[in-house]
Amino acid sequence: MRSTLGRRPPVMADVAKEAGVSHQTVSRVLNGHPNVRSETRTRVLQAIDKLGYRRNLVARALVTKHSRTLGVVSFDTTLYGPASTVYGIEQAARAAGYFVSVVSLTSIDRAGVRDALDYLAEQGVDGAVVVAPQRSAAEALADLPPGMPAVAVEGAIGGEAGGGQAGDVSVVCVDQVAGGRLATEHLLSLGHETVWHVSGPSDWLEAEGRLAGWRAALEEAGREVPRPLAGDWSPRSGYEAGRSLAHMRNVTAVFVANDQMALGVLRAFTEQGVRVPEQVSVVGFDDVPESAYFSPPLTTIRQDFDAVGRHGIEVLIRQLEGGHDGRERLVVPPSFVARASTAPVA
Amino acid sequence: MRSTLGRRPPVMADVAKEAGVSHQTVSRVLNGHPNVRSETRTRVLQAIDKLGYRRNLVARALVTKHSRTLGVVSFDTTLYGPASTVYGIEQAARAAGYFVSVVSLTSIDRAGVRDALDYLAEQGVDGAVVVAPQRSAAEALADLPPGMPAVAVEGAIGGEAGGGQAGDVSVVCVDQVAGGRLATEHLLSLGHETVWHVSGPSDWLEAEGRLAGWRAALEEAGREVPRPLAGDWSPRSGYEAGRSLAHMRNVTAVFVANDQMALGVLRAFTEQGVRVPEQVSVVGFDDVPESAYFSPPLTTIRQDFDAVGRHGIEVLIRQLEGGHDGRERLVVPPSFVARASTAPVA
DNA sequence: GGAGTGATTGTGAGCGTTCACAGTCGGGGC
DNA sequence: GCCCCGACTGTGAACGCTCACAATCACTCC
Repeated sequence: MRSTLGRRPPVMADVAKEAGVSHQTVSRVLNGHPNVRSETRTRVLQAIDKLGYRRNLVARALVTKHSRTLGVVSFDTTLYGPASTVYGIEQAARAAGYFVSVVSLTSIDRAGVRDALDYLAEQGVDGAVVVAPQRSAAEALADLPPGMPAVAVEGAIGGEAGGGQAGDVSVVCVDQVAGGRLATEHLLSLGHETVWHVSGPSDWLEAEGRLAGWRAALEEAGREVPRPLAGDWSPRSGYEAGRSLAHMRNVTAVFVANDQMALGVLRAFTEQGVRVPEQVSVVGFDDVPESAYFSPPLTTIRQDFDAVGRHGIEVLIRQLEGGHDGRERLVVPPSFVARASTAPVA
Repeated sequence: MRSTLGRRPPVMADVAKEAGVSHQTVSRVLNGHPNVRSETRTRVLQAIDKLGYRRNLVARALVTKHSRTLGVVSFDTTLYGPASTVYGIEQAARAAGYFVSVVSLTSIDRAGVRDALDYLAEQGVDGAVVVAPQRSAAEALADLPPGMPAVAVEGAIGGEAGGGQAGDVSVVCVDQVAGGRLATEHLLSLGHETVWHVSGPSDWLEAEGRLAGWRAALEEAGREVPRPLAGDWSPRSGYEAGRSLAHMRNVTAVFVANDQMALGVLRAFTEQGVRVPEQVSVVGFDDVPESAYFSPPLTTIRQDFDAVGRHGIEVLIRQLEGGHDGRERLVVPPSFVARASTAPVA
C-alpha cells in the first residue's frame, strides 16, 4: 500500500507496466468499464495499490472538458443565511459527485461578481451557482461568461410580486413575500391594529420581498402602513430600531426582517422596560438556531436554506447533464414558527 | 470583445494565428514575460479581446503541476466558528492568488477526513488546510496523501498543555487553555468562591483546552473543582445545563464553553428566576456577533477566527513556495471581552 | 468450416498549455 | 567587417489522461 519509493508520483503507464497491461486497460478499470476480465481487474487494482497510484483529474479534465467541479459565488459566508445555503450546496454537489470551488465576496458589486465568474470560468468549472441576495449581484448575472451554465440562488424575491430579477438564468429562492405576509397576518390575527416593520438593507432582494409582503398584508386588511425602520441585518441596527420603537406609544406589534435584528430589538425593549409579548409582540425571520432561546423565545419565519442550496444544485446539474437550456424557477415556501414573543393584544 | 461566433471556445493557437505570431508568444504575453515587443503585445492583446479568448487553466495545471488551488476540509460550516475560519482562509487565499476548494464534512471520522484529502489530492490541489477541531480529524492528518503540504487549523489546543496533536503537520490555533484561564480568573477575581463549567463535547480539542484552562486556574487558586456539565455546543444543551445549575444552591459563577450554550444557560436562568449577574455570573466563549445583545449582554472570550484562517494560509503558502518543510506552530491568543453578565459576588 | 458476434485488450492521436532549445535580428567593440 | 551578446520570436516535445479505432480470441450459428 502507498509506497512513495519512486521520486515522482506514479502515472497510469507505471500501473500498466506493473500489471502487465496497457494504459487503456488501467483507464477502463478506473472508470468502471464493464468489459474487463475480473482477473485483469484485480491485477490492475493490486498494481494501483502497490504503487500508491492516484489518478490525475487535471489531465482527465483536459481531455473530457469536464472538471466535475462547480463554482459557487457567495457574499459574506459568515452570515447564517449564506453559510447555510453554501453548506447545502456543497453537500448536494458532493452527493452528486461534484466538487465545489467557493469564492466569497467581501463586497458585492457587479464587477466583483463578474470577476469571480470569469475566475471560475478560467478554472474550468462545469457550472456555477451564485448566491445573489443583493440586487447588484443578481444583475451581474447578465454578463455571465458565454457558455457557462449558472443558477442564481436567492436571486429573486419569490411570490407574485417577484419578477425574475436575474437575467435569463434559473432561479431558486425562498418566497420572501409570502414570509412577510405570514408574519404580518399572524400579528393581525392576534388583534393588533397594525404592524411595524424593521427592514433589511434596501439593496437586498430579500429585504425588499419581506417588506412587500408586510405591506401587502397590511393593505389588504385595510390597515395603516407605518413607515418602516431601516436596519442592516446586524443586531446593533435592530437595537437602535428597538430604542426608537420603545419610545412610541402606539406600537404593539413589530415584524423584524431577521432574527439577529430581532435580538437587538428585544434587547432594546428589555432595557426600556417594554415587556414582550405583554406590551409588544415581535416576529423575526430566518429561525436561526439561537432564536428558540432568546428572551422570550422568538416567534419567527423559517427559511429552509438547506433546501434552497440543494435545489440550486439540482437545477444546475439538470441543466448540465440534461443539456436542456430552459430557465427554471423554483420557489421554496417559508414556514411559520410559533414561540413566545407574540401574544394577543391586551 | 467576447464574440462567441466560433462554436468551440478559442484556444491559444487561434489567438496566435489572429495576431500573426506563434502560440509561444501568446503564452509569453499572458504570463507577463518581459521580452516581448510592446507592439507585439498589444497585437496579441487585441486578438485575445477580439476572440474572447480565455486561458485554460486546466491545461496549464497539467504541465506546470500547480493548480493554484488550495483545498479546505472543514466540519459543519454552518457553525459560526468554522464558517468564520473558512471565510478567513478563503479571503487570504484569494489575496495570495489561490483558489479554494472546500469540502464540508457532515460527520468527522478519520476515514471521512482521509477521503476528503484523497479527493483533493486527485483534484490536484497544491496544498490543504484542514479545519480539524476534533480529535479524530486531527488524527486523520497522520495519513495525509504523500507529498501534500498541509496545515491544521484548530487542530491543537494551544498553550503549554497542548501537545501538537496533529501528526507532523504545521498547526495554527487559538490558545484555548489561555482562554479558559482568562474566563475563570476573571470570575475568581470578582470574588467568586469557585467557578462551574459547561463544557463542549469531549472529542473536541477546543472543548478539552477550555476545560483544561478552567481546571488549571481553579487548581492554582486552590479552589474546589466542581464536576463539569457536558454540553454539545448547542443552545439546547446549554439550556439543559442551565436548568441543572439553577437548582443548585452554591452556584455563583459559570464558565460556559461557547456563546450559544451560554445563551441557553441564560434562558434557563431567566425561566427559573435566577438573576444574571446579580445572583450568578456567566462567561461565554467565542464572542459571536449576537452576544453583545443577549440579556444580559454576555461577557465572553473572543477568538479571532479570521486571523486563524489568515495565518493558516500564510503558513501553508510559506511551506508551498518557500519549499521549507519544517512544521510551524502558531498560536493566536484569545482576548477577554467584558460585558454585563458578570459581577462581584454580593 | 467459414462467417458473424461479443467480450476483451492494445495502439496512436490529441486535449491546450508550458518548457527547453533554437533561431533571427540589430548594434557595440575590436 | 567580424564576432559576440542581448532582445525577441519560433519549433517541437512533453504533461497524463481519454477517445476512436483496430486487433485478437473464443465461441456460436448455419
